[in-house]
Amino acid sequence: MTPSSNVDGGHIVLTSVPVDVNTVNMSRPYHHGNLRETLVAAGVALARSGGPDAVVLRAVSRQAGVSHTAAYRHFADHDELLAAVGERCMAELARLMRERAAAVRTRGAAPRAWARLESIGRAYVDFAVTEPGWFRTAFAGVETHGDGPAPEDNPFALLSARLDELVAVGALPPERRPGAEHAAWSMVHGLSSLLLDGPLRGMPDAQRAAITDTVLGVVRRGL
Amino acid sequence: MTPSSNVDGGHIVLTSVPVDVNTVNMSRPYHHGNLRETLVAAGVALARSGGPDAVVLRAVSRQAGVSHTAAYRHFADHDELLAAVGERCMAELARLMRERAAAVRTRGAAPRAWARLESIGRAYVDFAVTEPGWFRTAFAGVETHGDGPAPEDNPFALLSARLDELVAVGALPPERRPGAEHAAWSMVHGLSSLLLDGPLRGMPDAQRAAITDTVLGVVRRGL
DNA sequence: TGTACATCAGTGAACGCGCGTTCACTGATGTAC
DNA sequence: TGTACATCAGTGAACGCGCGTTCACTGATGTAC
Repeated sequence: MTPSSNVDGGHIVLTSVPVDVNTVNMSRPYHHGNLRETLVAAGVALARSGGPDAVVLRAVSRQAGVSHTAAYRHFADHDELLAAVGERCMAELARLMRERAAAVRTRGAAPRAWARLESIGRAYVDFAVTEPGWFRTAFAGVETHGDGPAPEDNPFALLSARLDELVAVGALPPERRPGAEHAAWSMVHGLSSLLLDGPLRGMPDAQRAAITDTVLGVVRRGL
Repeated sequence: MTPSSNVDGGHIVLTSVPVDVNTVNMSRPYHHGNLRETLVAAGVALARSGGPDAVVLRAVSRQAGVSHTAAYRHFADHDELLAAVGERCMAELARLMRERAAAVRTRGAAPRAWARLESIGRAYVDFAVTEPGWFRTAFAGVETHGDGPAPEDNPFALLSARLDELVAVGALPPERRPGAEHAAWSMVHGLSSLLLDGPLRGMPDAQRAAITDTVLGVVRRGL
């Protein structure tokens, strides 16, 4: 466990959106060609600063440079648009977690497995604090869709994989494995929520880092 | 630690609101006499089923049987009304926690201290699941007010008191005490959020109880 | 005990706003023959 | 290669809604003398 990885280390880039939102004023054909993607990207941009409440159908269409009724060619209603935006935000969170886990250089199978688990936990909290709009939007969707995201875009699946790794290298007794993902996720999610909307809101960086260390330590010891 | 306290054991009553909302159609004097309280109570009633979004200034006034502009005699704006309602919801959560802790009958100082900690954690999760509207409203307020709630209405203070008790009876090493309240609160708050808005939403009661047991066990072991 | 008057706590009309959604439409594209 | 036609993907006007807030007002209350 590194004593304190840089909290702002991984800058967050929206890699998964292929269409630039800034094409708004460019002359474009009547048939857009990729309007669904453009709308989702515009929604993600609005969600970044304003959270889920900013993902307003008319505002999104405006941002995309298109009449607001055009959105109905691609989404049944506002909820479906919001769900698509939320899914993208969730994927962005997963992306940061993967990136941080991949950057772990710790030597030795067991220490590395622990370091990876810690790195994705820290990534989770960092994402919530540095991108609160995206974080809130990721959990605001109605999510009645059956499939769910692909494993690599699913924070829960990433966490489960790390816990499986801990068991595989012998760092975690198998009898501790069941339910461990719920406990670990609850901890980082709860810490994130308290930092955003609870009594820990607006905490200075240093203090937040210290609390995060303590909390992650409790998880590790508890597993 | 009791193996599984009844999840629906403590029924939740809004004891702290003195004015009955159902006085709406009663003849009443022009000067209401207690309109602020009545408005907050109406807001709490609306929040119960609809969450913070249901605490709409006009709807609250309607529910209280008063013109919607009357609210401005008691609250500067909508945010202030919502904050007052949220504070009441938070106090209601605290009330359930106190009630459950008081009901613990475990013998022996250390086991009792642990049982009390567990009981308030379970109360927290139960409250979130059985009263999601209140739970969400409790954390929706803008909360720029300086004082904060009285200790007995403050879940965080109640939690800290339980941890202090653990140290006092020698059940928790003093060096584990700093930051413990953040970890414990993060855990139950995160579990609550995941059960409401996350991947654990709509889980059957039995499964939810099992997960709660596991999660509380991890906290206890981690401390 | 009565009266003038300031203050308090309500009322109701009005403002401006932005929203989600529907509708009939039109311009662009693709396909069959 | 050309043409008719179905389909797709946009447009713009309109609907109804409910919101937070302001304003001039009025009824009720309390207090000084």
